Parts: sequence; structure tokens; C-alpha cells
Amino acid sequence: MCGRFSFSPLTKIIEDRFDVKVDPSQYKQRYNCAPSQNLAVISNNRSEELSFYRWGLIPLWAKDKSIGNKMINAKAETITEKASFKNSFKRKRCLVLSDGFFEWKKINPKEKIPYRIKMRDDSLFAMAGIWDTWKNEESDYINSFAIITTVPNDLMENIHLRMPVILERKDEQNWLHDNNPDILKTLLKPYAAELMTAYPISTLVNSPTNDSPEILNPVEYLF
DNA sequence: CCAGACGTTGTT
DNA sequence: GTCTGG
DNA sequence: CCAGACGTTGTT
DNA sequence: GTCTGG
Repeated sequence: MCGRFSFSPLTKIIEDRFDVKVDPSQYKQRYNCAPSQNLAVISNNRSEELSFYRWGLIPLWAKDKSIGNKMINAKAETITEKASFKNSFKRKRCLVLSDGFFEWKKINPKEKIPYRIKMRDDSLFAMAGIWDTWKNEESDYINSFAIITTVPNDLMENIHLRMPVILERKDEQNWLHDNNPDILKTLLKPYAAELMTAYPISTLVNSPTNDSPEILNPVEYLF
């Protein structure tokens, strides 16, 4: 699964790496991105700029936006079959930008330890996302997204049963602009484990109200 | 046809 | 909106 | 994902 | 226990 991540590069780094324009009044470095927050994405319908969408997909037909609290992930294996996701998969895809994500490893029925997972070379990456637009009773529009998950690779297997789909850099533009569903599905696979690394961090990350760089620091746990 | 659900993860 | 279940 | 709330009536 | 909010 993927229920929390970070994205904290400086504006110029983002513009160079992803070839987008970043509005500095909207962007802010984030160390603990949580569901329901507006987070940095690149959408297929505005791929020249960095957009901010709400995490937790609210489908077009939703009566209440709270449904989005449950729709934070979409399983790659079934995304083309689910009524809530298939339409977005066809026409509304996005890149969810990140420099690392968090998973809680269950060490016994009562205890869990948070881990940070990132690229070995600290590079930025894009997770595969789908989005939708929803209108509330006051006719305010909300753009929201879900992160696609897949089976774990050899690194993630030790931590969790699922992991987010991380796109190879060469596939990022294809995910946004290729509309062939068969090709799109081939992009939804586990990322190469040898390019990634993971380490335990403190439970500071547990509360979404903590959003400071210290969250990323390694911590030793004694058993 | 209409009514009702529409999700993932983890645990039992 | 679109699919499943009755 | 985790944390924190979870309710109504009537009165101020 | 289960839902909502972040």
C-alpha cells in the first residue's frame, strides 16, 4: 500500500527534472504528505505545469467528498474492471511526484515500525496515479487522485504486501499521453528493487500534523 | 428492468 | 457515470 | 497510512 | 468497533 510519502525538492530542481512550470506561491516542501491534502501532481490534461490535487479519489458521481478518504489507492491488477476507476484509467492519469514513501512494517500483532523507502541515489521519482473532477453543491470543483499499487519487489517484500507503482523515467510521458490501455497496463509493475533502499524512521511520521525534515532521519530500533 | 454499490489493506 | 445483483 | 472522534437537547 | 479528518 502507499498511505504516506514525502516530496521536498526545491522548485528549480522540480522544473528541471520533470519539465514543468512550478508556481512558487503554491508549492512548498513536504515531508509527510497524507491523504485528503492537496499534493503535487502532473496531470495529463495540464502536463506543462505542476498541479495540486487532493489525495483520495472522489469519483464524478459521489454525493459526498468523504468517499475519497477510502480511495487513496487503486489496485493495478483490477483497475480496468472497477466502476470507480476504469474511467479515470482511460482518460485521467497523472504522475504523483515523490522522493520517498513510508510503509509501516508489522513486527507483531500489536507493534509496527515505520520505514522510509527511497531511491539509492536519492533521485526523484513519479508514482502512477489516476484522477477525477468532482463538483459539490456549491459548484466548487475538486480535483482528486489515487495512487496505483502493485505486488512488492524483493526489497518491499520484507516490509509490506503491496507497494506503489513507480514509473521508469522513460515511461513517465507514456503514462500521461499514451491512450492504449494494453500498453498502459504494462507500465504497472514493481520497480527494480536493486535501485531502491529502505530504513526505519521514528514514529514522528505517524501523525500527519508533523511535517518536518527530521521525519526522514534514520532511527535504530532495539528488539 | 430497477436498486444499490462503487475501495484497499490486513486480519479472521 | 457504470457495473453488479436481484 | 495514522490519529482522533464517535451525540442530542436545550441553554448561553 | 468504525468512521472521519489530515
